[in-house]
Order: sequence, then structure tokens, then C-alpha cells
Amino acid sequence: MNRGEEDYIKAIYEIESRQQSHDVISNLHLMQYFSHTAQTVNEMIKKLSKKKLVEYIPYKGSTLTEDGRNSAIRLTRVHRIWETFLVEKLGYSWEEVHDEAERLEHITTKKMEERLFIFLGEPETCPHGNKIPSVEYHKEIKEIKKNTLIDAIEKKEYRLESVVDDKEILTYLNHLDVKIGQLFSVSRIDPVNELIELSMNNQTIVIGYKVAKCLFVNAC
Amino acid sequence: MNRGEEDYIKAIYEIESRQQSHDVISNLHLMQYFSHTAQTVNEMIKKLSKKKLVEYIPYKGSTLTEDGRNSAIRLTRVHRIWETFLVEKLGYSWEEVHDEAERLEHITTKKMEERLFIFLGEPETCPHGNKIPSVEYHKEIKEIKKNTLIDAIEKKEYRLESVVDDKEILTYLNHLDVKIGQLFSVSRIDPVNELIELSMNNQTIVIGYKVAKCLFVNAC
DNA sequence: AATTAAATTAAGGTTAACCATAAAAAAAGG
DNA sequence: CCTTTTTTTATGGTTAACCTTAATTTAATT
Repeated sequence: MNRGEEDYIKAIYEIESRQQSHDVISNLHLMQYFSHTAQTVNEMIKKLSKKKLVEYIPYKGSTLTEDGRNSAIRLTRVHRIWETFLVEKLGYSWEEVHDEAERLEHITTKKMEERLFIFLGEPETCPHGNKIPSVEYHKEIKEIKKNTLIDAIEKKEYRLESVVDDKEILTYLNHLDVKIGQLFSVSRIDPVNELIELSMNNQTIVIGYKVAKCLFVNAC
Repeated sequence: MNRGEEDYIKAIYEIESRQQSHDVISNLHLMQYFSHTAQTVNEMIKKLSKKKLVEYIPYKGSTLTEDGRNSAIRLTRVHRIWETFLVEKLGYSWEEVHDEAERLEHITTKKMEERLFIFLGEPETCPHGNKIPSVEYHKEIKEIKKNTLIDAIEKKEYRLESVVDDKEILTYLNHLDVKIGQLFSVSRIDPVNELIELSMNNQTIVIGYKVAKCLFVNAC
């Protein structure tokens, strides 16, 4: 698999995760994701299909085969390991690491992956709080359903578990001095204006639904 | 500059260093170095020439321009920083790091280079004993002429300063348990058979001229 | 200086990853 | 079920990095 193929496999996996479902991913999704033309996406998907990395039903979309899924998970693992390295060892901040890790992941050998993981002390999550998949992906327990702030209930207490790896949102959270593990309570939900009011550290902050969908939380 | 261009620039720099002269590097050299055809080398060199990274005299060869040389030095710096990381932090052995560093160097940003260098404690040499060029290449003192074991004198004492980054030779030195800093004396030179006999740690080892040319030493 | 050998360049081909335009096929909606 | 919209595919184009074969130019040798 080369860079382009890897990018496509990972994109399908990521779009899937975002939707929190295993629906087929349409070519349209990929067009938007990469800003590639229909033609380009179609060619790429047919190539991946020939290689048995995706199963493609024309006019419907693609799903990852077991091979494809394993590759995607392994890329995600490597990506998150590198992100951890950049933050913990090189002092990057969490919104800076995505692009660097994106390039590193494609040139990482099995040996580097293993050594780096051990060097980092076998971390469980990346700097954004996302789980680093284990080496034995296939034995992995199915992903636990994740709750975003959108599903939160008024007056309850929550803990921030993870954040979507999006530069804008990460930078915004820096501003608010919010980190993984932050405790807060939902003081008010305003569905008309699509806002959620949180209180934490003796102050109140207001978050729009768009951002709320990117924050994964657990009641506590 | 993309991967291919960077590889060519670095190759010219390396061939130059090996020859310990600033002679022009012929296309033939590059053909052998990359196992590319004359045509391919010619096209690449003309491209680099158009970009003012090399100065090319047809039927003679190429020299690096100041821009080209700076790029090559910066790539060498990054390469050696990564080699140091792999050996010191990830426990690689010195003959395993070349190819990994080769891929890492092309995706390393200025920021990563800086952070990694500091993280490693601003090392002066790579695991093979070669100097890591400073960030300010242009202010760099001209390379000190290096002496190989070929130039050694019988009965004198030497210290191993650095080794050419060649897998076969590095593995061979592992066998002999020879490391950078090793002290030894030249017990006998046999120019007929092109051999040099060394004594170290109460034992005698015999080295051919081919290997001797790859070992840089200083009298002590 | 003429011949031979070596090195370069020209011409044209391949593959991979992208693109645009337009035709065709399928899905969706009234 | 027929029309509109969406999605796919066919056709053909571009650029980059490689290739081969053959012609040309320069360098080396006698």
C-alpha cells in the first residue's frame, strides 16, 4: 500500500467512526473529505476494491474488508503513537501534531512502532484522549459507544474524555484552558440557539452544538 | 524540493564527501549511486540545474550551488539527528538506522528538527561518529580533513573516530566488538596483500584495505 | 588527426495520480 | 412510472519519475 491508498483506507475508517456506524461510505463522502473529483475517487476505490481492501457496491459505497480495517486501525495506532511522542517528548501542543503525525505514520515500520510504543511507556490514549488501538487489533473489543456533549443532560456532572482532532477546536479549547480530564457540569441547555452552558472552575462557558459534537464526555 | 530532488542533492554531497574533494560529480557517479539510467540522471540534473541547486557542465558533471549545499547539509543534519534518536532512545543498533532515517529525513519540519535536537541533548555526532552539522551551516568551519586507517603508520596508536554508514561494515564491526572510541595500535601493514593488522584488547585483528578506507581514525 | 570509446541527449514509452467534460446509469420523488 | 437529480463511468489530458533505443557529441587513444 502506498501513501494514497493508505490515506483512502484511513479516511473511510475515520468517516465511519465519526458517523458512529458501519454504514457504507459513499464516494461523495470521500470527494468531500479529500476535495478530489468523482473520477479520482472512483479510480481509487476501484483499485482498493481490486486489492480487496474495500468492498464496493456501485451507487452505494464502500465498506472496509477485514484486511482494510486492520490496515486502517494500524495506521490510527501509529498516528496516535506519534502524536503522543510529539506532545510528551518534544513539547508540541495538541493542535500542532496532526499534520506531523500524518506524514510520520506512512513511513513507520513495525519495528519503529513497537520500539516507540515501549519508549513512551505503552500509553493508552493520544493527546486528544482517543484510545490508541492495541497491536492485536483483531482481538480488540468492539468500540464502546462514545457520548458527546450533545447527549448531555442538564445539571449533571461530566468529565471530558476526548476531543476530535480538529485544529480549530483544539486551539479554541486552549483558549478556554480546557484539557482532557476536565470536570464540569451542564448548567443550561438552550436548544433554540443550539447552545450548552457549562460551569467549571467557578466560571461559566457557552458552547455551540457544533463544538459540543466534538467533545466526548462521560457522566461522573 | 521533493523526495527525488532531495535524494539527488544529498547524493552529490555524499559522493563529494567520500572523495574528500570538491570535484565535479559526473552523471556516471549518480547512475551508479542510484542504479538509474543515464537518461534519468540527465533529466534530474537538468531539473536541479534549472532550480539553481547544482551547477552542471555537460560532459563534465555537477557541483552544488550554495543553495544546494545548504539543503544537503540540512538533510545530513536531520538524517544524523534521527539516527541518534533511533539508537539512543529506541535502542536500535547502528547498522539498522540508515534506511529508517532516510525516510524520516524527508518529512521532517524545521520545528521537529529543532525540538528533536534539544530532546536528544544537542548531540555532536551520530551513532557512526560523524559530526552532526550545526543549524548554521553557512557559518560552519570547513570540514577538517579526515584520516582513514589507510593513512595510518605502523606501530602508532589510534582512536576510532567514525565509520562510513555502510550496513555490511557496521555489522562486521559488531562482530569484532569494535565501537566508536576504540583504541588500538597498528601492529603491521602488509601492502602486498592490502592488509592492516591491528592490536586491541589483547588481541590481533586483520583488516583489508577496503574496510580500512571506511574507518576514520586519529593518532593519540 | 583519425578512430574508438565513453558520456550525453533526443525521441518516445509506461505508470500513477490527479484533473475536466460529457455521456450513461441508477436512485429518488412526485 | 416517468422525470429529475445524483452518482458513476468513459474519454482524454497533464505532470512526474522512471524506462529503452538510437543518435550525437565529447574525450581518449593510437
